[in-house]
Amino acid sequence: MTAPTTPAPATAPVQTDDTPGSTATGQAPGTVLHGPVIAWFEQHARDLPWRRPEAGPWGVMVSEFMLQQTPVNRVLPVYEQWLTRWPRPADLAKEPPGEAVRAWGRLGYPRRALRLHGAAVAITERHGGDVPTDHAQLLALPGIGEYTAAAVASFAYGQRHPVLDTNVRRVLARAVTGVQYPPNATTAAERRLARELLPDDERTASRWAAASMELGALICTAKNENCHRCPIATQCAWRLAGKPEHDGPPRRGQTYAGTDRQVRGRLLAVLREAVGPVPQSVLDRVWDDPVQRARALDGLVSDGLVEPLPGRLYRLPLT
DNA sequence: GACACGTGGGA
DNA sequence: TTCCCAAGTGT
Repeated sequence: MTAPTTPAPATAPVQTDDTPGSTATGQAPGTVLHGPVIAWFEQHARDLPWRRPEAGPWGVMVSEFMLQQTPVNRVLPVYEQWLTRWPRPADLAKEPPGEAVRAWGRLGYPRRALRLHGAAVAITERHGGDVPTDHAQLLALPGIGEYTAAAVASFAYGQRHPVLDTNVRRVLARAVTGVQYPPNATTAAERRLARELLPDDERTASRWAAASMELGALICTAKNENCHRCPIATQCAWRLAGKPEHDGPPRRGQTYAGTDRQVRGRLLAVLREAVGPVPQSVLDRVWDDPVQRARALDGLVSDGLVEPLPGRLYRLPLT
């Protein structure tokens, strides 16, 4: 395991004259959070494969793609299969994109598989087969946005970046801002806060990123938060305020049943299991409405997830 | 900024 | 059973 670096004890006095929601003016609002959270992380962090040294930058990157909107437990087995089969970006880049989609299995959002394959190709062609270390170069890769670029740079290379995922956003919303949930979409205020809270030291910053994320994943969860096990419960603005109920606009709920997404999922499931090209007549059985069915299939084709062949045949893309 | 985009487990 | 949600990105 990694050596438990003793975090510098936060001896700074408690914030005084700031209203719970106001952190704009403070010098280092929440510096006092780093120590306890990192110490808690050293003690309670899960032993996940992509956190082991042998995972390397490619392992970190693969895990970040898979973890986008997908729970850890479901990612675990697929991650192991991928890294065994494609231990380096160049190994994946050699494969047809459809193989990535097939190996993605039931993780969901299969476009991520396509983009990860595209990223592997780009890394092989433009970066000599090594996951780039530069944030801007990471951001330029398909499927990598602000979060993933920061996460890879921080977790794989120990760099100092604000890593603002849904877990960290929730932790900051509660501990610092004093509200139950962050806004639906990430705001400039949240980015500013995350940057202000970033420890100066690179090593501590990357540790803080992982630790605050883990706290949100294990303790400060969306439902049933476990304040009694939280290392910063005594400083949490939301808890100190009496844990007021979320008021703002309703939290976005995603519908699924009956949508094109569900149809796409069924179509792709058939194609993943198939060895060779699949006749349209077989695909037709997955959904009754022919209009929606055709629209979904067209969408998959235009997304590059499905390749149409002459004679009303379909398969996962070879190119 | 709002939407589309998969899937399955837990409460 | 229904609802909520899980390390986001691209358009």
